[in-house]
Amino acid sequence: MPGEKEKKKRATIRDIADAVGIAPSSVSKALNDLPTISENMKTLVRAKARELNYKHNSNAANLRRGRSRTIGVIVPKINVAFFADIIAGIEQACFENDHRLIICQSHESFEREMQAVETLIQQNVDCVLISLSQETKTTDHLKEITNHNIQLVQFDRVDHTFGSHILVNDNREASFKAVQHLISQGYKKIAFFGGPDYLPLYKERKQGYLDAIGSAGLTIPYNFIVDNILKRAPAEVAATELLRLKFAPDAFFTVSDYAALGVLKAAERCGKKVPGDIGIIGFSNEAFTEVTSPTLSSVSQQSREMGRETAYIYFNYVLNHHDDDKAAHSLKLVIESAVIERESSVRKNKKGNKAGL
Amino acid sequence: MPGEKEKKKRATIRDIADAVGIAPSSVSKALNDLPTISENMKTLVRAKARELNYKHNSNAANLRRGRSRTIGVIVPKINVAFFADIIAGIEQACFENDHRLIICQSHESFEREMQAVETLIQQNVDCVLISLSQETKTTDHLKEITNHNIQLVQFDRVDHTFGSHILVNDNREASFKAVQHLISQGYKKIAFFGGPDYLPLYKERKQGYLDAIGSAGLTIPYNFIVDNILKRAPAEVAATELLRLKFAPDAFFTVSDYAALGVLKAAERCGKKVPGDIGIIGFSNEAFTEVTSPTLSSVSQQSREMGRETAYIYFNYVLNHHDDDKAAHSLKLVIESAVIERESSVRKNKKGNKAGL
DNA sequence: CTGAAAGCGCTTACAG
DNA sequence: CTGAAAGCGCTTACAG
Repeated sequence: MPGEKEKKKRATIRDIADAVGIAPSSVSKALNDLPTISENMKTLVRAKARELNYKHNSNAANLRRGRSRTIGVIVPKINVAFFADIIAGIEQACFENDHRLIICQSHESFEREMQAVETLIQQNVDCVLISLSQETKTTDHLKEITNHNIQLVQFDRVDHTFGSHILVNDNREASFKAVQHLISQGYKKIAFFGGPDYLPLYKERKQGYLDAIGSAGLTIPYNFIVDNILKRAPAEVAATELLRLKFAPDAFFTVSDYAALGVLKAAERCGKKVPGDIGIIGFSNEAFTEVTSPTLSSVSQQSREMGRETAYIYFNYVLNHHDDDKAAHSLKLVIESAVIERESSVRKNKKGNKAGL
Repeated sequence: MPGEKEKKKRATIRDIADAVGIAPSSVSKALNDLPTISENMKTLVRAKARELNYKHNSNAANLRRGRSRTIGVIVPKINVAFFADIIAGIEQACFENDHRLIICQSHESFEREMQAVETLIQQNVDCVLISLSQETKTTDHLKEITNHNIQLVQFDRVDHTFGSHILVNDNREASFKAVQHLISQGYKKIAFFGGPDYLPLYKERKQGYLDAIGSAGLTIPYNFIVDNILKRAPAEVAATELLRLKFAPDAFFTVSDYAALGVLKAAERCGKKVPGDIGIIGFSNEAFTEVTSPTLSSVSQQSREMGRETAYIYFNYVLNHHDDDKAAHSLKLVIESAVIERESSVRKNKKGNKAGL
C-alpha cells in the first residue's frame, strides 16, 4: 500500500530511544541488562524493542567491543563422519556458551587452509580450532592467528612443534589395546595395514601395533606390515595376497575401517571364516561397521566428545585464565579411544588359543 | 623484550595511510581495487599492507556496507550424512562466490529453530537457507526473516504455504521409479514401509509407491503397507511377520535404508534369498548400502547437488534479480533423485517374470 | 539512575 | 586521481 515504506529499515537503538524518550546509550544499557539502569526503564525499553521488532546488530556491537563471541573451526572435510561428529560436539559447546560458529574446510589442501585462516582472521573470530590438512607441513599460518591475538586450539591432526593448546587421540594406546584384544582372542599372526607413514597419526598407530606385538613376545614377518592401505580395494588386494601365502596371517589390524572391510571381503573370497579362521579389527568406528556380516570390530575415537572437549579448552580454560600465568603454558589433552568388540574379532571358543596349548 | 608492545593491536587502514602518507579513504579504495586510484598507489598500498600484516576487518566493513557477504543455514542435524553432504554443497557454492557460511542446527526442535533464526538475523546474514525441523508447524519465524530484508530459501523439508524460494526432492517420482524398478525385475507382491504419515515428504513417497502399483495394475493387500518404520529393528520385526504369512511379499520398498537393512536381516532369518526370493530397495543411499551382503539398492537424493543448487538459487538468481519483477515470484526447483540398482533388487534371470508368463 | 560524547574500522558520496 | 567528512549501530568511560 502507499502508506508503507518500500524497504523498511531495521529498527535501531536510536529508534527505541526516540520512542521511549531517553538517550540511545541508556537503551543500550537497558538491553544489556546493566545494573545501572532502573528496572522500570528496562521493562519499558524491552517492551518497545519488541514492539518495534528490534534485533541486536552483532556486527556493530562486535566492532565496538573488539570481540565477536564467534569461534572458527577448520577441518579437512565436513561430510566425513569423524569431522561431522566433531563439529556437532563443537557446536554443542558453542551453543552452551552462547557463541557463534563459523566452519571452514581445507579439503586437505594447504592453500585452502591458509585461505580459511585468512577468512577467520578477517571475521574477527575470538578463537580458531583447527585440524591440519594432510598437505600442511609449516606453521606460519598458525603463527598468523596468534599474532592477531586470536586463541588457537589444534585437535586430532596437530603440529606438536607449534606451541598451542592441543587435543589428540591416544592413537598409540588405542592401537595397542586393539592388538591386545586380538591376542586375547588367540590370534598370533597379526598383520598390520597402516596409512601414509609421514603423518604422525599413522606413525603412532603403527607404533601401538608394534608395541603390542613386542610386549606379547610375538614375532611377525616383515611382509605382514603394509603401509598406505586406507581404502577398501587396495586392502582387498593386499589381504588376498597375504592369505595365499603358506605362512599366512590369522588376523588383521587396519588403521581404517574401509581397509578392514577389504580384508573381510578378501577372507570371504579365500574361503576363510571370520572370526573363526581370521580376526579383523579396523579403526574409526564408521557407521557401516555395525552392518556388515559379520559386524566389524573397530576403535571408536569418541569424535563427538573430542569436539566438545576441544571447544571446552577455549571456553573453560582459556577464557577463564586470560591473564593468569596459567595461560602461559599450552594444554595437551588426550581423548581415550575405546575398542569396540564386534563379531569380526571375537571367537566363541578361542580356537587359536587352544591350538597353541 | 622491553621495546615491544605487550598486546599489539591489529593494523588498520589508518596505519597504512600514515605510513604511506595518504588519506585513509584512499587506502580503502586502493585495497578494494577501485578504478579511481592509480596503479602506482595501489602497488604502494598493497606492499605496505603486507608489511604491516594488515587484515581487512569484515565487521567494520559489513557494518558500513549494510551487507555481510555471509549466508546462514539451518538444518536439523549436521552429523547426518544427508545434511552433512548438503552443507558440503552449500559450502562449495559459498566458496565460489566468496561468501561466509554460518551453520546452525535445530536438533528437530522448533524452539531451537527459532533461536537459530534470531541468531542469524542478529548476525546480519544476507540470506537464510533452511530445512525445517520435524516439530515446525508455523511460519512466523520465517516471516521474521523476510521482514528484515533477508533472503530466504527453503530446501528438502519445506512449508509450501509460505511464499519463498523452494528446492525439494522429487519424492513421489523417485518412489515411483524405485517401485517400477522392482516391477521390472519381476516382483509383483511389493510391500511398503513408510514414515510418519503427517510429514509431507513421507506422504509423497507413499504416493509414489501407490501410483506405481496402480499404474502396473497390481493389487496389494492392505497389510503390505506399514507406516512409521524408519529404523532397522522395527523393520526386521515387521518384515519377519509379513514373510511368515502364506501370502507373503516378494519385495519391499522402504523409505529408509535402515529399514531396508532390517528387511534384509529378516529375509536372512527366514531363509529367503535376496534378490532371488525377495527384492529390496531402500531410500537415501547411505554409505552402508554399498557394504552389506548383498549390497542394498537405494534411492540417491543427490544431497550434495541439492545443497549446491539451494545456494545457487541465492547466488545466481536472487542476487542477480534484486529489483526485477522476476524476483517477485518464488522459484520452485526439484532435484531429480536417482535409483541406484545394487544386488538386493537385481535378478539375474528375472525369475518372477518368467513365472508370470 | 541517566545522558553526551567519543570511537570501533571501515566505505561512500561529494568536492577538488 | 586524491582527500575531508559523515556515518554504519553499537558500547563505554566519564560527567552529572
